[in-house]
Amino acid sequence: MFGDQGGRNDLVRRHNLALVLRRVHVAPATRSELTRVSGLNRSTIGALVAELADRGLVVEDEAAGAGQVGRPSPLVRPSDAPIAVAVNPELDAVTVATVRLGGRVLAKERVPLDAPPTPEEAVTVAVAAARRLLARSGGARLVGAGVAVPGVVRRVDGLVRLAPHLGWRDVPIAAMVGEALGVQAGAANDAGLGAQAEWVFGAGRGVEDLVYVHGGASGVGGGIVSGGALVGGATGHAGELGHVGIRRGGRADTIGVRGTLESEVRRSALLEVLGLERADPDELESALIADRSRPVRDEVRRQIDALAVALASVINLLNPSRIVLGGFLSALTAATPGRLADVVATRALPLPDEPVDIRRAELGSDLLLIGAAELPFTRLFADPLPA
Amino acid sequence: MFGDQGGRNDLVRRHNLALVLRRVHVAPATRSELTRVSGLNRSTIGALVAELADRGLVVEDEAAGAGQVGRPSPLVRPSDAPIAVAVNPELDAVTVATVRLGGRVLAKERVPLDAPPTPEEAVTVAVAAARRLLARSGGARLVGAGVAVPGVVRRVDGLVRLAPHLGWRDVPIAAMVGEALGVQAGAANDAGLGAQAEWVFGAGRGVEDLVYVHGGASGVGGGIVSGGALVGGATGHAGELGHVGIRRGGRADTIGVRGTLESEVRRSALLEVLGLERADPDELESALIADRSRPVRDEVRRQIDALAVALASVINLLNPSRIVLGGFLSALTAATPGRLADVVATRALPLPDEPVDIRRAELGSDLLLIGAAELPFTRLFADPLPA
DNA sequence: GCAGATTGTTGTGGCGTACAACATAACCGG
DNA sequence: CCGGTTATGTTGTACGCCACAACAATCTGC
Repeated sequence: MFGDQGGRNDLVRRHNLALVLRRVHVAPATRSELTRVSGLNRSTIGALVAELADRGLVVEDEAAGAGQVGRPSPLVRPSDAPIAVAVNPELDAVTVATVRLGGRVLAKERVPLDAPPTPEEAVTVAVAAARRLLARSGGARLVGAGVAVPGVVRRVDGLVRLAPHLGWRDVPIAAMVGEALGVQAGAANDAGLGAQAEWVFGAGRGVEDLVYVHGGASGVGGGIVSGGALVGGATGHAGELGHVGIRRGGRADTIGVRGTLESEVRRSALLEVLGLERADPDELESALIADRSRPVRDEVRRQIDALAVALASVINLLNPSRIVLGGFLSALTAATPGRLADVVATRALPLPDEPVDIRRAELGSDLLLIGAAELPFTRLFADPLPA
Repeated sequence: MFGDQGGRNDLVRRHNLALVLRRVHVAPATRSELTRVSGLNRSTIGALVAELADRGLVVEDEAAGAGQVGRPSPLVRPSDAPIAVAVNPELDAVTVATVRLGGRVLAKERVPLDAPPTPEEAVTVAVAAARRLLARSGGARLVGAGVAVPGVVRRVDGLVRLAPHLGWRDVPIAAMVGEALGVQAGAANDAGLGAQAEWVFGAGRGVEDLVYVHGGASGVGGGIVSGGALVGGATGHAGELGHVGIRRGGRADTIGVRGTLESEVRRSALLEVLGLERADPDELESALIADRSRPVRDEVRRQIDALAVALASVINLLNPSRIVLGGFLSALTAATPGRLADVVATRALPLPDEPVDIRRAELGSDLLLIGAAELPFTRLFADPLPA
């Protein structure tokens, strides 16, 4: 918590405030629950909640005690006032949303584009949309912004190192958005933020060691949570699961490397054998389940086996307790249930008592926006009472 | 630091004591240096050091100030009194050492064996050797024991899940050693402990995101440090780099999986092409450099390329700032300098400004013993003043 | 030997949590 | 409907820990 800095007394206060606020952010809790999980004294929790309520970060519902003996404990929920702007630039659109604490998307706007946006265009479009959304949210307090970028992003300062599909290179997108909106902004890889969202609110809730793998139209990415913290790496772009090697030779992937997960497991290859032009996630899944022809089954098997090889490497390397599959990977595995786990089992360390729990993602299309909003919220938790 | 527990005021004390003790453990430092790096007040550092000295954990040398203006600051060094027992059972021997704070090996004893030891034999031999070593170290205070096991170990309780070469399965080795010696004991995978040793005292000093890869006679293992903490995984056996997949088909490795790093990169294959029966690390390295015949060069190239594919996967996954190669991997890369980095570069994300620093390990044959001793020492740091 | 600089030492004050005693508000059984 | 039981919020005091300021100690450089 204190890093390698010496701890002062007031840091304890900050830490405990953050603890309470983060816990309430994940799910509302009664004061007595907060007392239990924190191990702090009732009176301390009372003071902490009072201070957070004072700053408009949490509210207390008198409602609560259902059938419990004893004095009922008020339910502490995140306030509706603090609000974050989430931005997700893509090839054909820029999506913007306002998100409240608790990962609640308040309003969302998708602005279609004819061509991939330049950084300046993306910022202009995003800021205009954000202002429209904010105008409709009376009484909200903007605490920051977060950008989910399909590319490699340096987390410390939100610099887009490389976004091949957008054609961006070394773009300080966080600084640009932050300046335009007049707030602090952060940016990170989209799949990494998806990992964070699934970890906090989705299929990875409560898990300390998690790997999230996202299959998108343009490639495969992911995020790693280890020991209850998102793994950033030296410069913040850990989690590029798409470029894990699984074979010699083979196709080249989006960065020109042969035989990687992303070169073998491709949404477009699935659409091709299915004879589809385009499909949303649900359509793709039903099509894969409905079409039992030989070419489709062969392609699905090939892709599942390739995914299994990569996941086995990741499991042996990181020993996660859960793996969450998002994007089209979810549909892919639904088409042939069980096969993925079976192939993984033949390649992972043979410890049958401790199998990895492989699950489908739970959050839907708001995934990236919720994840992007976590960037400013995380900063808020680090220092809940600025000034 | 406080996990998800609420922080109390006295935990600040524990944290700061641990901070000072750990810093001094890594390298002696003057009080003023401690003040600077911790950000704490001079008076606070004074109190902390005094308390640690009181408990016999550190000593203050009056010597210090060379050529500095101002009052000289006493040098704080780890005391010689606290001592840890390190145990490393192998196929043909059990090695035991007494280790002092600062990673200083005080005495070492290698007991050769005719056959791989059963757990009971290993404990008997280790404890007898430990008692001999301790008898020679007057005035020392035994603070705990650590066991480095060539196999998969659950870190929380030091249970050996699987050690194929020793033929062990589900052996509570830490509990056995701890009971026999009458102290707390821990156990972990040998390569993981090697990683920790290199991180604290060797080629990974000061780095926050590190991957250590160890090539041993019986396979390839490793350890991961992310964000300044050793990555344990859900059950503590993360870091099995040997079983990262790199190709289809191929040989089976020690756990029967085909096409993994460990199935391609093998010490025995190098010895074979060199026509050697056995060789210590230095001999192997000189032989590889001296023998420029076609079969040797081809085998070295094959192995380096295989290693590069695995490392590229790891780099894309974890974005470390440094990779440390130990065991015979160090000799392997010395034979053809540059090639490893070149092949890695073709397969890793193209971010030329932030290349990974690939280095050879610095610690020699004491590596595993120093790492094993870190297990009890780490526990000591977590609570420097028990009772 | 003196000025300047740096660091150890000591005493006071502020901050944050624990603890205990008391107050409050539900459920429960008659 | 009412007192007993139970769990929780509230309040005032105590304790631990660190920051700060003033003073003491010890080195360098001239």
